[in-house]
Amino acid sequence: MARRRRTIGPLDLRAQAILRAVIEEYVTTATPVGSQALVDRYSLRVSSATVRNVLAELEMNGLLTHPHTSAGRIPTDAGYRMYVESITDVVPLPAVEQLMIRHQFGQVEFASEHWFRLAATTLASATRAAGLATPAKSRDAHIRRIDLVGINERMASLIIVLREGSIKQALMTFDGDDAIDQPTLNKIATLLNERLSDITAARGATRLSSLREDDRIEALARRVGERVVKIVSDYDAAAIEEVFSDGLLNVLEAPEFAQSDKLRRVFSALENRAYLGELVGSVADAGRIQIFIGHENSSLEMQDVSLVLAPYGRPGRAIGVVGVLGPTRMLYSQAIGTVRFVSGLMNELVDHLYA
Amino acid sequence: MARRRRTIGPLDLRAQAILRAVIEEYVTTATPVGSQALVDRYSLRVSSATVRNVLAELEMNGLLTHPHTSAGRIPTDAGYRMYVESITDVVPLPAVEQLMIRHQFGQVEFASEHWFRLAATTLASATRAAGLATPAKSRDAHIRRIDLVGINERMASLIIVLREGSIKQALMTFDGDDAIDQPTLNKIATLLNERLSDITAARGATRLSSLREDDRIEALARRVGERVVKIVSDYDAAAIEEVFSDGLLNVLEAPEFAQSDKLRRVFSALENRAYLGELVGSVADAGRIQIFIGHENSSLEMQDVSLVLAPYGRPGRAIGVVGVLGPTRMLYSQAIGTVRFVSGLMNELVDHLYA
DNA sequence: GTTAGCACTCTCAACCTTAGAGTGCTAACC
DNA sequence: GGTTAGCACTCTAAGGTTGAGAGTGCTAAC
Repeated sequence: MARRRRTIGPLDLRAQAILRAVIEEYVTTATPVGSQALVDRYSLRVSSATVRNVLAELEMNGLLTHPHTSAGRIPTDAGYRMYVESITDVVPLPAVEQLMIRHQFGQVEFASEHWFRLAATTLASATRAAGLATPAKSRDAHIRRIDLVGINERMASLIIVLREGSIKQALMTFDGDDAIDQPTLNKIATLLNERLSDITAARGATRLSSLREDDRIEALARRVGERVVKIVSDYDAAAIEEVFSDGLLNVLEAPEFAQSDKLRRVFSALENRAYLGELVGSVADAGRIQIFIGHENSSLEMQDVSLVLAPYGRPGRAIGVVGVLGPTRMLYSQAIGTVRFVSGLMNELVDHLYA
Repeated sequence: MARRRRTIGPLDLRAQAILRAVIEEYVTTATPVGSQALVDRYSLRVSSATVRNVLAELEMNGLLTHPHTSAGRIPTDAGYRMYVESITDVVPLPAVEQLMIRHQFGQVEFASEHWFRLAATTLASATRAAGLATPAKSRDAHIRRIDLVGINERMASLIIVLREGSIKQALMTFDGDDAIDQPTLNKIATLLNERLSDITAARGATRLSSLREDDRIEALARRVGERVVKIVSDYDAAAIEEVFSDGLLNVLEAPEFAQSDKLRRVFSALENRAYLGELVGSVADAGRIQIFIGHENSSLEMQDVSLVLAPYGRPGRAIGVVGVLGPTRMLYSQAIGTVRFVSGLMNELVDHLYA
């Protein structure tokens, strides 16, 4: 079978160049690439027959396939993988685009809440794929401040500010015989802030034990404190809170999703928050840009799409993820460059907060 | 042309019954309905020929159409409209489902933040269409409490609690020569709470003028206060903050969206937050359940779908909207029943807050 | 007013057919 | 040895044809 093939190992330079050419051609045209088209459009300095031999070789190595006998070649996921690995010189985002993006971030309300959404939107429009982003989240959240705002005699809004800047909110009800008023709530909040400020949920739990049960305020503070600890540790336990996405239509418009069943599959992939959360978590752990191509995804609906994800934030403190999701036929080099840039920008912003 | 037609005005009972039958048959089968099928499946006590005459009459009135000569009838948007208007006895949600939904609402963390999301999810699974919901939002928000939490010497997190319970957050930077610490921030917050508590943004603006510029704390408070007023009035100005949706896949799975271009159109309809926000606003104004069928929507992408929307909340205070979005071929009576129930449930929950 | 009967129309799926694209192989060439 | 021209071969995609089936509208009889 292994006709004329030299080695099974690393490809020679010409084969690599042809693989690149096939991928770059296919990425832009979305149609199988024939030997003649390669010779015409890329200065390969050999004839189409030679190219055909190389293509056959690449196919035998599992880097390309045939949709059918008389069609051109299309890259396999393994082909894309090899291509991506070979990109040593990532194309940085053009300076003009860099400026535009910086400008957009300057426009937005200076609140970390908005940044990650903007990151997703920006990535979507810059790469013409779907942009993804999660808010920065710390592994062991520190409670920064606790606040109680009365609603009526039986209810209050409990507000917890975490060190990383995010806010948790819950409703507390005070049933039974003790109606509460704002002064009482203030006393409770003061007690709790003394005990829980700038510590983690785990340590907070032990600190609450010093509150006496026979004093009304302290007993109430204990109840509220326990709720606080529960909310914060629940938040800690959640791997990723929320994956915000934008520009899904960009992906759905790709011609490979012309059949509606494929389209639906991609759509459910985009909706598959559980798997996305999982990936995002693993990227946060890895601490560097990661690429998941087609079948490399364990999730079934994801097998037609690729993801380029990068973490941002401060390792010890709070980490989030930004990235793009597109068809496997994706402009990887551009996507990588853009994701790199945006994650770098987000790093700057977070650094600013912790400066 | 007007062969055999008795009146152009209201339909006689038989015609109404046949219109109902066509709609109910078409809603379940999604295929054009022929005269024979109607006779077979509905006890019409007349022959298919008679039914054909009535169908022709209904078509002349613009309530039904023909996809082509030899196909059965399908309802027009006007047909659906007449059908919907004729539903006087809305099917209430079955008691079992009512219980299940109440149970779900009991399970969720007691925070208004979660309710509207749950409402959308619940509506989606109960109607097998897309569920929509917005958080309750007041027209002229009252500031309830202002809080400043220091991040570093130059930055603080500004937290505004509104009377309706929602929270706005922003980052404040203190540039120039004045570094700030938490005691300073507390003083500023106290000053602002004295002046801005329980009033609207508009009135808040005037209250700030009494702050002196020559006192450092008061000058800072003024800056922060102005920011507060801006944030709250921006929030006021926004018609609807956020439309949460769930179960979009339910809609995309409908057979009428088998062609991928239609599917895409529906998808962009679902993403068309601007138009959704507009509708939601008009429902909030109308104060009662409203139905938008196909072409009744001015938005182009929406012409294949229908919406059933109902407001919830307290007219003077805070209003939100819940509802469903599905294909025009939708189980209207069931949808109306379910939306009614859920909006009623949300009313109960909001009432509880203001009790 | 209702109905049986029937000619008519249109779609949908299945089946051909053909043009074109691109291959793999062979034999000649450098 | 690698490279190339040439050519038979294969497969798809698009267009055209056909026949079955569904459902209609009309007419004439009840």
